[in-house]
Parts: sequence; structure tokens; C-alpha cells
Amino acid sequence: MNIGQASKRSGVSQRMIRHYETIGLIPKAARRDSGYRDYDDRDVHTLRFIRRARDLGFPIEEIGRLLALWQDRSRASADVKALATARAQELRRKEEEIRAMRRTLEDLASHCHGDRRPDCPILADLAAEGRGDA
Amino acid sequence: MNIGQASKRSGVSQRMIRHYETIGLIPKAARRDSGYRDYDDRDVHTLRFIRRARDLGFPIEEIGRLLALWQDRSRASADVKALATARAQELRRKEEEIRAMRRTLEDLASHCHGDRRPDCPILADLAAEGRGDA
DNA sequence: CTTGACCCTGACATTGTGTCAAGGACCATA
DNA sequence: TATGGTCCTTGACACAATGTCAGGGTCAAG
Repeated sequence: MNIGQASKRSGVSQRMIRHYETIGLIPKAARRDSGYRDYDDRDVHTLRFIRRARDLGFPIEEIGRLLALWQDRSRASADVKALATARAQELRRKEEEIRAMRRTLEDLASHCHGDRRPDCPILADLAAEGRGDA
Repeated sequence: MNIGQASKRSGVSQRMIRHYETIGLIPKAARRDSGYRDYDDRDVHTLRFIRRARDLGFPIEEIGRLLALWQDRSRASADVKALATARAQELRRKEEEIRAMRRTLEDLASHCHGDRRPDCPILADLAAEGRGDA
């Protein structure tokens, strides 16, 4: 099948399919005489795997490792689990970071009148003489 | 003062100071005869403002608007509050998204033996015949 | 054969930041 | 004054992941 079909069936954009090929995440696709890339169901399956991993927040480089493990019949599940838990921890870290930012903002906003008066604790906070790095 | 000092005092890297100038977030710095950029305390104050906003997750473009509001003595606090709450909501959205990913991963990992056996529900899930987009 | 849908490559944009290179400026000390 | 070390300048390349646009073939149906 052509790349358009593969894209629709896998949920990975044509752009990204080509990109993954370029960076070597997936092998170079077979080509027709016309030069068109040609995919089969296994390829689509692989693309779905990638999409799913991507949706779970794995960076490309780790997706590559997951793919290798997936294709290695003798892998140890511990190796996979290690990647997954490391990712989960990283996500937890980001989550906390964003949460802290959000709460600060909500706190600031709650103290702001939000009317036509000009004074605003949000700007006051942003402008506060805080520590630079020096 | 030179850019190095301004950077240290504001906590914004030299790279980003120049970048902000390039994209017009801050006005072009004054120059010495030597060509060196020259900053004063007000500039540093502005840079700190930017850094603080950046730390709160505001994208550059919104930081520009905040700066304008900050410098506008007659702004209405409602305008500032609107930006802040919109940002908070966006952060909340991201937070949820990341949280969902993390929980899925943790769930998958909890069902994985994590030993030398090859079978692993994490890979099984990634490889699952899920819906593509077609 | 023409038309429209599909494919190809390559390039540019985004967001925010780092780093490296080649070259000039400045300052202090030998 | 010459030399060195530290600072500055610009410009370019890089990351991750993606979109989009342009200019040009391909294919299939009418």
C-alpha cells in the first residue's frame, strides 16, 4: 500500500512516517518502480506501535529501544519495565512542575481584582525584585 | 553594564537576551563604541520580569503582552487576569494529559513481572491492534 | 488525453535553548 | 608594549516533532 494508506491505518502522519525513516527509527521502505514507498501490514503494525509509544510520552530515542525490545523474542521483561518506569517518573516530574506553575498562577489571579483598576498583584509579582542568578 | 553582567543579574542567558532582542520582545540594546551592548538596571528589571513569566509557563508571545501591560500605567487588571487564568487553564490541560500518560504507564508497569521472562504486558499493549485513524 | 488525487523531495517555520567557531575588545601584568 | 585571559560580537548548526508549501512526477478513471 502507499504511504497515504499506511498513514491512515496507523494514525501516523505521512510527514512523520518519512521522518522516522530518515532518522532510522524504521527501516527504509520498499519502493515501487514509480519511486512510491510500499508498505505492508507489518509495517502498519510497527507504525501503530510507535504511535502508541509516542502517545505515552516516550521520546523517539526510547521508542527506538522499545522497538528493538519488541522485536527481540528473547528480551527480558525487566528491560521493558525499566524503560516504562523511568518514563513514568519523568512524567511525574513534569507533572509536578506544571502543577506548581499552575497553582502559583491561580493564586496570583485569585488576588487580582480583575476590574478596570490598574493595580494588579500578578504584575507586581512578576516585577518583584527577586533573586537573579548573581 | 555588559551583557554578561545583565545575564547574571537577571538569570536570563546571554543567548536568550540576544534572542529576545532579535525577535523584538525587548528593544535593541544601547551599544558602546566597541559594539558591546550596554544595559542598565531597568533593563535587568525587565529581563527578570521576563524570566519570571517564562518560569510560570507563559509562551513568549504572551510575555510580550504582559510586558506591554506592565509598562502601561493605565491597564485594567482584568486584562492581566485574563491572561493569567487562560495560562492556568492551559497548564491544567497539560497537567491532565501528562497525568493520564503517567498513570497508564504505571498501570502497565505494575502488571509486568520485570524479570528475565520475555513476556511483557507493556509491549503487548503497545503492539495491540488498536484503532488507527482509518 | 485530461483531470484530480496521490506521491516524491527539499526547504522553511515553529519554540526555546545550547554550543561552537572565528574574530574583535578590554584589561592587567610581566 | 606585548601577551594572555576574559569578555564581547555575529552566524551557523543542533535538538524534538510537526506542519506546510512548492515544484514536479504518477496513476487511474472518464
